[in-house]
Amino acid sequence: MSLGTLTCVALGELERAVMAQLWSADGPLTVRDVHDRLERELAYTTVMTVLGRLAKKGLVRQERDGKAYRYAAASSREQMAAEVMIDALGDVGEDRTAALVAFVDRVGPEEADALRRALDTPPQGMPRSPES
Amino acid sequence: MSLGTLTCVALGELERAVMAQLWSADGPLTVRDVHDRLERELAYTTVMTVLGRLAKKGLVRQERDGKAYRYAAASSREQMAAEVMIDALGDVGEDRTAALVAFVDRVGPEEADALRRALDTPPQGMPRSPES
DNA sequence: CACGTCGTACTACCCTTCGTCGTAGGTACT
DNA sequence: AGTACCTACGACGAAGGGTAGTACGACGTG
Repeated sequence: MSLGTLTCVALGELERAVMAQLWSADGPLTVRDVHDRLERELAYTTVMTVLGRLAKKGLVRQERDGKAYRYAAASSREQMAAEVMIDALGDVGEDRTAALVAFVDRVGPEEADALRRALDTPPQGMPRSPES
Repeated sequence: MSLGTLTCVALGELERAVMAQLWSADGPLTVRDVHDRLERELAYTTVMTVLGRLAKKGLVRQERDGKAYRYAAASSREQMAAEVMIDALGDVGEDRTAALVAFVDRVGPEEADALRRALDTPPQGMPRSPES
């Protein structure tokens, strides 16, 4: 639903920063982890609140770890970006072609290349084949 | 920064509805036009306020027409969608490839086709005036 | 000319979301 | 007991969006 669009994109500054930390981390982080990684001078509870809000929005998964929680992004940054793109495309309604033309028109050459490759590789299924 | 994303996507319900009317109209609309086309029971001034806010955000162009104003979307729905997609892609940072893969992975077959075609017809910069 | 009509400008109010904390109340180790 | 760390919950101010009222200027008509 396009509500997802808002829910996903309309994040505040701090929320984005937190997501960034979660994405750049190896594994799930505790509140303290996130708090420490953010360079800003924030109260511990501020970070907790934000993580809680992100969890409530479904952008972050909360898993118990002893007495504390650990938080991890619900989906990868790329996945989320793709979702936003899909939603934006969906909002157009009828003629997505024009939107796609405008899109590839603005995308850089590298991205255009990546797009071609992506379009060539058959249906989904993570590109596993190591041999060419 | 990609604040543009927010500015474009984080529109309210009514704001979207108004944009939809402007996009689906043949030419610039007056406040009354928009008000009448929206089926909702809204005060005239409500529509005016929203149009004003959209204008302030640069999403809508305001042009005088006698004593009244006429409003038109600043750019096409497709342009805007493309912009949102570009922004989303930009937010990914490093490896846009993965995001693009995820994107084409979810896009329907028709869109994939449209994408291929768009990628084939190259350069095609911004639509220029016939002369110049 | 006074009057109602239509349009704009400005202000206001309420509700949500987000940034930011404070406080209260657990659990655990020393 | 004291200290350290954690969570739950509530709060508050700023900003954005939905909604509208009021005030004021231009216009056509009796």
